[in-house]
Amino acid sequence: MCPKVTELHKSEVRGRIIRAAMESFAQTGYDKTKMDDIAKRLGLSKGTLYLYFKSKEDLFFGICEHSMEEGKDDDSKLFTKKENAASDAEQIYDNIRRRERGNDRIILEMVVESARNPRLRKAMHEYRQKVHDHVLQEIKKKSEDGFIRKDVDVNGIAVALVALYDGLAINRMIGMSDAMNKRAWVAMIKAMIAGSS
Amino acid sequence: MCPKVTELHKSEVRGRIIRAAMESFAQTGYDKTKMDDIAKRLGLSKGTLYLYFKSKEDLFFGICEHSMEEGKDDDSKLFTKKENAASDAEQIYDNIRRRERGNDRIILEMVVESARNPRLRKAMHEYRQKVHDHVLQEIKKKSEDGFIRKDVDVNGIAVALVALYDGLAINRMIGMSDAMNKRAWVAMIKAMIAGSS
Amino acid sequence: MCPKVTELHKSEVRGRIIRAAMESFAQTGYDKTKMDDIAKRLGLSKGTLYLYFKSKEDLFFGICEHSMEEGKDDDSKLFTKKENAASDAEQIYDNIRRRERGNDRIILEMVVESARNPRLRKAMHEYRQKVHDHVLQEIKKKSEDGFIRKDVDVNGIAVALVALYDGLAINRMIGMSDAMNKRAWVAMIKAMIAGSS
Amino acid sequence: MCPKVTELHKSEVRGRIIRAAMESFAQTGYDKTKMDDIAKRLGLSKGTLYLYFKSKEDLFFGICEHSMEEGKDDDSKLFTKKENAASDAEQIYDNIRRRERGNDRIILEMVVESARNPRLRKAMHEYRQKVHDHVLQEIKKKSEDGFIRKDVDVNGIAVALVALYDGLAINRMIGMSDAMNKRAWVAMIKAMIAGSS
DNA sequence: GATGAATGAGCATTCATTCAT
DNA sequence: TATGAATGAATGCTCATTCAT
Repeated sequence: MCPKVTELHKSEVRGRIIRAAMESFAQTGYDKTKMDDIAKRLGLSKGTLYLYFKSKEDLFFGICEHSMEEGKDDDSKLFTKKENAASDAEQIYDNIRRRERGNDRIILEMVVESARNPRLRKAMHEYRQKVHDHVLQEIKKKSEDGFIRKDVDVNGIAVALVALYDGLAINRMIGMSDAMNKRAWVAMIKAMIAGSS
Repeated sequence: MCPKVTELHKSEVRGRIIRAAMESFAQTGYDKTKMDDIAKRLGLSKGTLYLYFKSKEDLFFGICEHSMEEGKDDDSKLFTKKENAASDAEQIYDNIRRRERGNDRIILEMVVESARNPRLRKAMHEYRQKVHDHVLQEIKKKSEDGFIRKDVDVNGIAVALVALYDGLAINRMIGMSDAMNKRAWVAMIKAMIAGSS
Repeated sequence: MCPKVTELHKSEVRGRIIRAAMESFAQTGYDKTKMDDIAKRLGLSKGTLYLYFKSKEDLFFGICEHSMEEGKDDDSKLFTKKENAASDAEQIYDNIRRRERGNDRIILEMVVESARNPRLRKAMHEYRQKVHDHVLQEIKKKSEDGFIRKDVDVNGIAVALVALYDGLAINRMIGMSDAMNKRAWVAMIKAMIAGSS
Repeated sequence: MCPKVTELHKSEVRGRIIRAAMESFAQTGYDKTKMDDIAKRLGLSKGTLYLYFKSKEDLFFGICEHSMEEGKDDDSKLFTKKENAASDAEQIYDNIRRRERGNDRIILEMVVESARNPRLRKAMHEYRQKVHDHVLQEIKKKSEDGFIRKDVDVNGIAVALVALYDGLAINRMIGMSDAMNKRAWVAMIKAMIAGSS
């Protein structure tokens, strides 16, 4: 029991594998990605992956957990302080996009997979709830500031905003220009704020 | 040389295959669905599928085309005549849902696949465009009726509404109650209409 | 449902596979035999094996069942009519050997495997019982003829004879000359008969 | 450079490894036993095994040699002094069983393996010869004492007795009660002695 | 000596596709 | 047309073995 080394090493490698797998899955899709692809991307051997994840599916779940874990403690402000709703909206859209960059595809894979996998579905549902709560708080602040009318269903709006963003992600995937997406986002938020203030 | 033939027989069988494949893909996902599953669902042999579609991928495109074809000549009115924006919104949501019932999953598969397949992506993009146009016309009518303020970006709103619906479809897939989804939809539309009128 | 053909074809191929697998397993041992080896031996593709047996293990059980089934209705006379116990014994040994030719190894594999597999163990135990019964009948006949003393435990002798044969099979596997084996067999039987008559 | 060393330490560890490997092989079979299993059983690391044995096969041969070595200088008397052949026989059976306890399976593995491995086959053959010689001496003593008729082929009987014991080991492995085995053993020996005296 | 992370050849199994009937 | 037996390329996973520490 002389050598001591690596303890954190393991979780670091785990992380690297997760990142590489995300890239691969995002690029090629879960099913079409070979374990070998992921290994090569890392300059590792296939066998090594199995030291950290007991199966391809397990690796996928590792990614899911990781993604959700990461988002969990994200308390970034959605709305900035500016009065200008339009530029505010644009800013928000860009912020979220920056955070999600490259994950659209894999998130959709997760959604699709969750249709088949209760464990995953539950996890995603819970996470989604958290996101809704977060957005809700942000909206409420705005609401208190008088930007949003008191009779608006803020809970519904929170859910809708998240859904709207997801829907635009789909647009992006099928090749719609992001300019158009942003325009849709801004138009909707402006209309909503106008109607709510 | 037992079988009888017709000319239409072919296209009828084709249709049955497409429907069975949609069910299978929706249930199990594209990759995990075996050609055999589809064949069995139809009481046909695997080989027969290949008389109608030259590959699994081809069958998938058949489905895509079919789905889009079907939606193409759907000029159902989005907005009813009622003044009440809320119930109107609910109605719309229910209408769309009824039409799409069961296709959520396969549409997501299509989206995901389109990330990899330019041909599919182009087709979906074009179809999406049509949907946007359709929604746009509906909105414009409302706009002319004075329900929506003239300064609202109706193009953006049209795109946003479609995206919103898609995003809610995702919510459904991860187990969110449809009551909540509908509430989000209604809240958003109410806020929007209020702000726009 | 026009073509009708092959019905017995299947069970014939199954048989051919079992025979080829027996040879392979006997030659290389269960674990070291590749499904591909078996396939090639038959001029078939690997995939085909899986049309008839759902796994390598299943194929092994197929062999076990087959072997036992085959032996089941074997009511060959052990003892001939001759008075000469010695040549009789030799004859018997040769007869059994001829029937078992080449199966020694695979039977040992079955025995070894049965240590781990209750299902197999039970099947082999039952089959062994049958063999014992068969031998017992034969001995009883001899006994009635006055060749064996009445106070001998024929049940025990029956079991012992079978065991003796198995033990000699082991000798053969480790390279002992069959002449020596036969000599042992004859010596034992002669001593036994002498002592029992 | 933490560890201490001795000269005997090595051969002691070697011995521990051999014992652990025997247990593992007996339990799981040679092929299905992982080097890791053996290492864990010892609280050692996989790598350490390779300091003592250059391969899994080498370890197996180590076991074989060890087993044979151990048996080599076993000059335990087979026959006790008692006149009563029956209880004598029982005694012998029990003695051998006690010595072999737990090795049945691994010995069969050795036999099976020897079909493929000339080196092992030769070693086992030689060892078997030794056992035969040992048994032969014992029998001869009995023979001189007048228990066995002079015209009996004691060489053959010696080989047969060993084979009989092996065959009964097979019975045990497939779940036959040891009571039955012992009964067979006794019946045969009684018949033989009766016939020989 | 001892360790255990890394390796990669090896293999069972799957499944889209073909084709003789 | 329809069939379904046959195919074989593709791939997830295992595990004996090595080697830097």
